[in-house]
Amino acid sequence: MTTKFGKGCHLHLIDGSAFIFRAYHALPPLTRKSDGLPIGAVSGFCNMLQRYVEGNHAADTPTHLAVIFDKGSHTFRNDMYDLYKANREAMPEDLRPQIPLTREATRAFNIACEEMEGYEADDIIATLSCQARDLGGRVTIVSSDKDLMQLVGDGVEMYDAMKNKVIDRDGVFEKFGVGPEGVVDVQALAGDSVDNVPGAPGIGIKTAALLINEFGTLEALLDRAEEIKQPKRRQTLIEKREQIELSKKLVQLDCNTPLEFTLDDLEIKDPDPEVLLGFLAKMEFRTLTKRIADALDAELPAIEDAAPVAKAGEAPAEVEDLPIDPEAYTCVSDLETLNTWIAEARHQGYVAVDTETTGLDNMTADLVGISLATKAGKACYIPLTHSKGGDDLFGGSELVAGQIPLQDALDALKPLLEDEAVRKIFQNAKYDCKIFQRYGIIVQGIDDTMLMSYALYSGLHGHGMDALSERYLGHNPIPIKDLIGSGKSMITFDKVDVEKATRYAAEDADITLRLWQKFAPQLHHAKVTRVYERLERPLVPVLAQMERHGVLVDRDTLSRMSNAFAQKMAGLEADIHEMAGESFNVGSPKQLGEILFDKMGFEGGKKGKTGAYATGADILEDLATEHELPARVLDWRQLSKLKSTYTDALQDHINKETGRVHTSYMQTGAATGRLSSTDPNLQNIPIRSEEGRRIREAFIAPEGKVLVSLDYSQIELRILAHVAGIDSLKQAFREGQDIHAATASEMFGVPLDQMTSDVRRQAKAINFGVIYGISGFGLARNLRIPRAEAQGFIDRYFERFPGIKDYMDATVKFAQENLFVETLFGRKIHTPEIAAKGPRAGFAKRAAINAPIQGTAADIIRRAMIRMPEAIAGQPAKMLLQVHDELLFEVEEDAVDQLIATAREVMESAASPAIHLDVPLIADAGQGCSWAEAH
DNA sequence: CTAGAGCGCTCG
DNA sequence: GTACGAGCGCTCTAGC
Repeated sequence: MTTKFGKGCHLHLIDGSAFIFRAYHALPPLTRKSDGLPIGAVSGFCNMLQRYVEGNHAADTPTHLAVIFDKGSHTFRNDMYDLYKANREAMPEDLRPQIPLTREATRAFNIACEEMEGYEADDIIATLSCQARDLGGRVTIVSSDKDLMQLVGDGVEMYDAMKNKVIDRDGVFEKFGVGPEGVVDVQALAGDSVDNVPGAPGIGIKTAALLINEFGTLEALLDRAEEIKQPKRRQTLIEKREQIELSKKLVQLDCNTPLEFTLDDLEIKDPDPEVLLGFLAKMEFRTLTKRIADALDAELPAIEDAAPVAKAGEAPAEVEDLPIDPEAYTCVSDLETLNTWIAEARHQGYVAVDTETTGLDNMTADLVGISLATKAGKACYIPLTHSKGGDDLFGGSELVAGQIPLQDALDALKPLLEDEAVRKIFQNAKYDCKIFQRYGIIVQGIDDTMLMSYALYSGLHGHGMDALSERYLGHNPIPIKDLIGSGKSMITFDKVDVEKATRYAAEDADITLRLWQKFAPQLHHAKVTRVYERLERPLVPVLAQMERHGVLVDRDTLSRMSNAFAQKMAGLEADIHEMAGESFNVGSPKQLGEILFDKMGFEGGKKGKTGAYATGADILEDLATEHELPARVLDWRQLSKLKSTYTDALQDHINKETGRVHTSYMQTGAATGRLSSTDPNLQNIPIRSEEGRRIREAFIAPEGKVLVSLDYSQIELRILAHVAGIDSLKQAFREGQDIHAATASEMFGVPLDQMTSDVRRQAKAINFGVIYGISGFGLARNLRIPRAEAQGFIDRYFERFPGIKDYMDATVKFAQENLFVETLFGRKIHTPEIAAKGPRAGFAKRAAINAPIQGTAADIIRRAMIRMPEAIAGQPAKMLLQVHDELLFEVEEDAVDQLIATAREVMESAASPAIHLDVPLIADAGQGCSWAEAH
């Protein structure tokens, strides 16, 4: 038999018993929730193992690793001396059942787990150490047991995991006063009361070391005992010679244990996530399971909440459905009371928090008050800056009495809000976190009921608090309208009566807490914990930061464009009126329809519920071949759109203080996992038309910086090629081919070098059509070809790529059976409409086909965004915007290349390690002074 | 006067 | 009756 183990290998041997006892004594007597089984030592043992394999230690990284256990209580030493270890205390009752579990734990980690009947763990360790050393390898013994110190020497060291210290020759010398080769002799003389090794009475370690150093070896000492000057010591050595020689045999470790395995069997192997997480979940180790699932990037297994008692920071398993009573809330008006609430939150490990402000724009809104909830029904409101009715016209407003000074309250709350160990529960955490950040508080340790609802129920309903409260708590919250009114007479929250505000604000915190108690256990059952914890929650601070940065927009550029558009529009309008023979509102589809179809007599039909003529671009384009008027209307509409939505409205969104535009990203807006952007929407800035594209010239970088854009190339088609398993498409992507041309070539048999732009255009339309859940009708309309011809294309496409058809059919079937579909990362998108009859079923089918593709792409860019801040930390660069498959950065001029390299790497590797794609992800980069140049 | 539906257009 | 996913400005109407 040949052995691979040799030079360059590094064997680590963990003393299992030492780990177990250390774990047992270090932790309180924990029990498994579901049945009360003691598991404290197992828990500690697993934690120590995990920390060790993570490499979180001072010793070198192992290539081979084993945990060595004792087996049975009778060993060959008992045959020599029946009192050996007779003084050992009996094992504690609650530790005994945990011993086999530590073996199971070791195997679950996929670490070699070794023991031998009749031998101590120390003998196995000794044997392995000798073997490894003889083969030229190195050994680290993970233990601080002094009995093992005799093994230290060339290539063999010990490692004290507790003190994170390596013990080498010097370390041994410190302990015994002799080198490792003298340890056995010293121990034989000094004896060991714990193991009941007799040794020489009256001689301790210090004396023993002195003697061994003087005589060299124990044998020499015993032979020349007569020479000892001290009479008592001389007598002992002579009289107790036999006992000392026995002691030496007892402490001498056996390097020739007949092992039934080889060093090669100890090679490090990765754990099987399913086995390991399964074991940890069985033990009900919540924190550790989560940590290891994170480390392995694996799905978190469900752990039943068996007992009603909650651990700190975890939701109670059983929620009391107390009625919601706004009169029961308290108003906190002094610091002492506030401190009792803070103490309760700390004691519990979680607290629901809500802020009240003067407006919805969190860049400018000021804090008015804060509400907290610690238990269902137990909530308070802390008014801070409520003021009397008078406004600034009368020389400023006066604060209402009975409020804690703002700064005092914030100083008291800051440590709580910034303590990661106390869970702060929000409904829409991004808003409140941004408010707090403006007051110098960086909230850590958040949960967000809105995001929980989104992870659980995306596609089923909205995730606003009112909807969630009604649906899951059967309670309609007090409408904000009742407090601040609406429309022109709307007031700001600081003018609201404090008692009314208390009922409203504390209720919001109470509801948030109750929703959290409902949702938290559901995440596990729905298997979306990982989606929530890895794709939703960590995105909150990233988006908050992007929104705070904002993007610089040049008002003058927009203003000049606006004027130019206005002039052109006026000219067009005059032309249109003249052609129509009367003056009318060109912006009114209703009036336009009447002019076109009633007065001018064009062919066309009524449409929709209102009975108005349809005058969409497609219809006007058809009419434009016959008459100038519809063509002019199309031009007018384009300019009108650009002016009203972009050059005009955008100016109103430029922040007075920053000169920048701060959009707001909605994380729960799109059912597929995409973000949406509002106030203003920066995800639909024109680019397709030359004229519209110029709007992007107004998005600029400040002096000395440039804008950098990176966008994923064809990410959805790549995902389709992967999920449907289309070899030819995957191959085309791997070779970096033009995918639409490749599709056309495959479909129509045209060689790539003879491809015409028209054939390619048709293939491109089909490719996109497939992603959208293709239909002959839709493709016909898009390509403006007869429906039968379009259907022919589709048929041929499915013939060439049968895997696509299979994927579509399988996805629809899955949706019909489960009423949801999933992305590759486990995001669930519910599709209840799939069960509907009639045309609605068609919509639902196409949506079901599209959702996993669009959603997987959305998940990938989310992962990139979550990793990005850390990846570019230290670079003079900021991530500003996300447009579904594009990220826009603002970077100092001389750092552009570095930023592109880093961001590209993050984006292109964003799918791994959670999933492996059969196609590469490619991000294209551009840069320039404006967004027009960068994209 | 205000809220909301409908239309049409912008983006990926 | 139809491509998938979004947001917003404008017009028009219903209803206070």
